[in-house]
Amino acid sequence: MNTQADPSKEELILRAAGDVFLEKGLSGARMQEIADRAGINKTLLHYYFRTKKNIYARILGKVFSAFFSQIEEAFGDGSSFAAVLRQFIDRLLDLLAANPRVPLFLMQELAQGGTIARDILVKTLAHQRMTLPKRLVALIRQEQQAGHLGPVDPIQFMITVLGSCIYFFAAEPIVREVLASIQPGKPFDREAFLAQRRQSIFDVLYYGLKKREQSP
Amino acid sequence: MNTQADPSKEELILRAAGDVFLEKGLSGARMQEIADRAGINKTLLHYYFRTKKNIYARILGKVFSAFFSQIEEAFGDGSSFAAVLRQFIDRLLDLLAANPRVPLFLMQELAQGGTIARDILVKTLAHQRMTLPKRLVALIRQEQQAGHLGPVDPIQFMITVLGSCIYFFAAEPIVREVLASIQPGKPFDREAFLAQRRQSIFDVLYYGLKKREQSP
DNA sequence: AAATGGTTTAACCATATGGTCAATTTTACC
DNA sequence: GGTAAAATTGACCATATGGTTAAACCATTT
Repeated sequence: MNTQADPSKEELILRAAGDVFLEKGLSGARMQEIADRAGINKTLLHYYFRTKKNIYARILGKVFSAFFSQIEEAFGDGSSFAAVLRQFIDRLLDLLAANPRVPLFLMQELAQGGTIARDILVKTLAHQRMTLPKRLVALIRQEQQAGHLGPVDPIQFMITVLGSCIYFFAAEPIVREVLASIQPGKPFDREAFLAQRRQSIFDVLYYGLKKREQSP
Repeated sequence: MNTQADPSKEELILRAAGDVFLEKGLSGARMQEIADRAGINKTLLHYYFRTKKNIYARILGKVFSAFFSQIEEAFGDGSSFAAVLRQFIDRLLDLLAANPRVPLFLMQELAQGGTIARDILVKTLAHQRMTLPKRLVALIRQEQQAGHLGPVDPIQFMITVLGSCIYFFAAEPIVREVLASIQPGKPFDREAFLAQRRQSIFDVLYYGLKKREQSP
């Protein structure tokens, strides 16, 4: 009957493959597991995509473009720099909370040095024309010239923002374990922690960038 | 003759295995490649360590304890908080520059959720008693009570420091590609970039933590 | 030099895994 | 209903891979 437009097999495969590749990486993923999770026969994977690497490349492409375009959208239209920064941090953290495995997956893939990932990254960057970093850098430069912000290099600042937001999600198990060893017995409240993290990142980075006087 | 104390086969294996596992992860590494890089027969791997997982666990243990103990040492004895923070950032960046693949390796392993890594992490933390985080947190609290630092949560601040330092190394290929797309044609000078990074992190984070007045 | 015990190797094994094939089922169209 | 094309499947294949075995090698002791 199919009144409710259930997803095509191709779509089922891509979803399952996304899950498995995100969890285990290219070499750790098994075609059989993808097939099982998609609820189909393994041969269908090859029927639709020929090879494992093809599926992987598709996933990589989807993840890349989805993630980057969502980051683009995270660049709000607030008036003040403070508002833009806050919105950017908030939306980036939301995006990360919804896709906690993505950063590690992308980093790991790129570090492996495979050409697949690099090609896709280059294509994605070319396609999206990276308006976000340029706009952010431009905005910071502008505020600096207006005398509102200190002389910190905008690109370095951007990397610090990204690192501050992303690190927790990439290293969550380590962070948790270390926290537990610092505060034994205290359970980890992820929601509260992320809310606090949000505020803390903004506080430190905003005031770190604001204009000041002396330097030790 | 062997006058010059060349490394034992076991040592050769561990070195080669370290390289291969750091590059490719557990599932991506091949026993044959480890043997080849060590310049020995594959059977010797099993003779000394029985299984692949055993070798992997040894590497994981070495990397963990070496890395954590070196981070401990990075906690200098400077007088002012500014000096301690600067020294910590400097030494952490040095350590990362010397072992750029370690963070991603550890993160990836922990995220995979294997018990090997978690066990070793717990043991390492218990063994080293994590003096560093505790000391750093204590120092920040102390300075806050003395009225020198703002009310930012010390643990959150610590994560921000780590993220700011580590992110670049974990995501270097992405960062480079994005930079190239922002500044086409300009070659990437890694040395200069890292020197600038060092200064920028300190500037932003130190002034971000310092006491201030208003809050938007 | 024979014996002993640790080390090293080539050949081999069992299984896992990506991928193919032929046959069957389903769908679309007449 | 019949037919052709697309979709789907179970059986199968070739290779890669972690691991084992038995024999050879080598150093040390007696």
